[in-house]
Amino acid sequence: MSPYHHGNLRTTLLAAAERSLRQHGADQLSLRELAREAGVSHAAPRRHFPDRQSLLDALAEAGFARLDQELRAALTATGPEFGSRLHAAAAAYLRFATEDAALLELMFTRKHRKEADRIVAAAAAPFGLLHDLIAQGQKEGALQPGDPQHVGIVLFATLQGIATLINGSLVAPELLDGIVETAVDQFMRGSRRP
Amino acid sequence: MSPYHHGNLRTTLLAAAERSLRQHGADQLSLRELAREAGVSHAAPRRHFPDRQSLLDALAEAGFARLDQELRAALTATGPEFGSRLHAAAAAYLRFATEDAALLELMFTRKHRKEADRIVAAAAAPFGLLHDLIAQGQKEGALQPGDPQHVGIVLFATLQGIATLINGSLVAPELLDGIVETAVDQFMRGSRRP
DNA sequence: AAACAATGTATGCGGTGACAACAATGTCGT
DNA sequence: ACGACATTGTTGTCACCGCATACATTGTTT
Repeated sequence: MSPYHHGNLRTTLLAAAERSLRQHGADQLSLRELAREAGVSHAAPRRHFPDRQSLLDALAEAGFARLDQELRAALTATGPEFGSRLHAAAAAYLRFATEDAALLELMFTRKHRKEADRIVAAAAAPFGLLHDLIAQGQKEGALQPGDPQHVGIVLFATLQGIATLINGSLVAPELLDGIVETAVDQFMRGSRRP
Repeated sequence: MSPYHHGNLRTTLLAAAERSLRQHGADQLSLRELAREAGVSHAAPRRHFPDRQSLLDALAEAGFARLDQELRAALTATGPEFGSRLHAAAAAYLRFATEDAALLELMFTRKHRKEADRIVAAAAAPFGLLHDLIAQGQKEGALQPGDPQHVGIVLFATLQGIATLINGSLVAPELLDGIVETAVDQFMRGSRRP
């Protein structure tokens, strides 16, 4: 017999929500539907997620954590050369972004008032990763020195923008690899030490 | 006496929707609320917009048209020098993007199945504008020659990504001007003819 | 064992999107 | 001038959802 308490309802709901998000998008995501899938009553999720938005916020927060994981995994599987590391990070970012388009949109869309701090904090992890990568490039002399803040933001923005254009069907997915290459090359040329 | 027919309900609804979008976001946009504001019954909008999504699609399409207008206006108010034209276009894009954050998100979010073609077609106008701008830069020798397709996409993506980061509160709005300058400078350095 | 928190259940309210049937208005060919 | 026809707006209805409230059950702490 299934116990009265679910045990780890929150985790189950988050996993089911992430799957539903990938399949049907954020608009179609329903707390009641998730409750039905988990085999609990439609009011059970209320303890973990007071309303729909808090579930979406939790998904966004977890999304940044997973993005950070995948970026780090891609970097540890790559050699020490700066150019290839940058390329690996960019490719990993866009793989994540195009496979979980709806999640990505959720991560970068405000609509957040209450949990905004937590999401921004979660975003700091992958952002800091790119920041460190740029610092490495500057240290090795591949990039011109200077405040890596603006440069890192521009790099991050370029990757995010490419993902948006692809996910929005404004550019054909077949062009993705070529565009990433162009972006990385152009970034390195534009930041190269004179 | 108010006439039975509203007269130009579609235009009225679109205008009210654009205002509501700016004030309360896309999620809060309600067909019934718009109908109430326009003084018509709750099902009247159905003739013009069969469902909620078609209204949002029409908003996105109109958004691209307005973006194109504002970009062209910014360019005609700028001298012939390539660098300043590029800077003006970037600034105009980000002004539009940050003032109408919710509209921008709508413009680049798929969720489109039926009206996707019209929206992509509407997006071609501002995109072609940047395309022409790059072609001008290549002709003048400021940029290295080559297929402006990838380069234009990367430029567009960078601007769009910066807007996403600002609108998502992931970077402080005060940094906007500096970031735009960094992005434009870096773009020109990265594309400069060797 | 008693007190308390955490979790799940049952019921109802208000709002929304979608739909069907009907009515008023404008258009156009004859 | 007139009547068929499409366009536009109205009324009424239905199902679904998110949310709030009140209550029951289980687990934990003291």
